[in-house]
Amino acid sequence: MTRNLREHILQTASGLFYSQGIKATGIDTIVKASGVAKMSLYKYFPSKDDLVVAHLQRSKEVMLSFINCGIAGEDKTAEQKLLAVFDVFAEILANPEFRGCPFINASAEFADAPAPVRQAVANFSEALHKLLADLALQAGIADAQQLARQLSMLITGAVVSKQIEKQPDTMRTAYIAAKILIEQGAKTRI
Amino acid sequence: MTRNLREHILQTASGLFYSQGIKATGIDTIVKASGVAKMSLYKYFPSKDDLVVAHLQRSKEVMLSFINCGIAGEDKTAEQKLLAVFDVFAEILANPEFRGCPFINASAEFADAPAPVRQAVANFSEALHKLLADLALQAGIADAQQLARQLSMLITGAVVSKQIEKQPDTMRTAYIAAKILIEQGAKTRI
DNA sequence: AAAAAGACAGACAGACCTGTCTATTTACAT
DNA sequence: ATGTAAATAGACAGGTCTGTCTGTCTTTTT
Repeated sequence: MTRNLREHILQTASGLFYSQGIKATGIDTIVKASGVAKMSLYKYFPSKDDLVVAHLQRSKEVMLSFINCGIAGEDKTAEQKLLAVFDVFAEILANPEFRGCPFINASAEFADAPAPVRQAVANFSEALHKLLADLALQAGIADAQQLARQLSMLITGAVVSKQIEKQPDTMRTAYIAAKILIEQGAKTRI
Repeated sequence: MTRNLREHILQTASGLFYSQGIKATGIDTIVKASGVAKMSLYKYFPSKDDLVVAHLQRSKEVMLSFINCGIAGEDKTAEQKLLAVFDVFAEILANPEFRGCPFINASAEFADAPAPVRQAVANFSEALHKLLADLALQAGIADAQQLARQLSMLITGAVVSKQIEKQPDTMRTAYIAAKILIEQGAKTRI
């Protein structure tokens, strides 16, 4: 039961943090929503910051496994997988519960963030970059790092744009741009 | 004196909101930093939300005039002006006091934002898009709207990436990608 | 110079938030 | 069955925040 309880608290908190914002979600709200005693929460997460870090860690894992799942397939070329990443994000953005990127939001909420929070935020960014860079490398693109940075900027920009405006085809625009950048990069193969 | 006082309060608040975050900046902090009486602040800005909206409005004007200033020049072609926008942002990102985009940050801080705040955030985004779309149109690019959306995503992505990671040449990467997208767009002239 | 308006200084109410503490109940293991 | 560990319920302290209120001082106007 102990593992379940921790997981249950984290799951509840994660949902609230994402949908309402971290600072806007009080401990009491999490306690009430999860139907757990406050002391239990503080047993597994000694402070709210610990809970926030765990939430970001969890979000990172969820996101990465979601992406990896979406680009899987032996029949896909590396270039197709790069584009498939954009399809995954298109799906995420289409979800009516989409409320922006949890990492970007956290980064903005914690201007003078405690180090662990900032670190957790940077982690996902790096992981996504590495994933893209590996694919670009597999595609034989000469400056794989550069292309990966460009694509990750496009994704970031699309996610934020979608959050601010309401435009429905945001990710489609990013997809088209990505295709152009990938093709251009592919001209300078190793 | 009355206009000056209002302006002085707004200027102080704007600086604090940007550097420390909006929710993290209390009214008392603004009062102390501006050396003004609390009652004076509440006279000109009946609530903190009013002050936040004024701050975003002000930031929008500052940013737009900064951009317009950076791309001015009779000798520049429309395409050069598009790229000059990226140079302006490179300058902004190079500033050691850079702390992300005030609008994106506000959007993330106010998950369930009051309508006026969300509106003020969307305003800048639209203004930037319009500026880019007009330049793309002047450059004779067929799908000017599409290119403008792509470029504004790149800018947004670069700004956020810079905020999260510490990479020094973020805007350079965006610039190169922009060049490719503009050239590609220019192939399908009207 | 006197009167009126504007600005300052800071106390205060009411709400909310984090984190702690105690007392009670539930679940389990021996 | 009984003792131990875990979970619950909720009061509480200490702090912070917004927004209000009251007096005092300064400036301007007449």
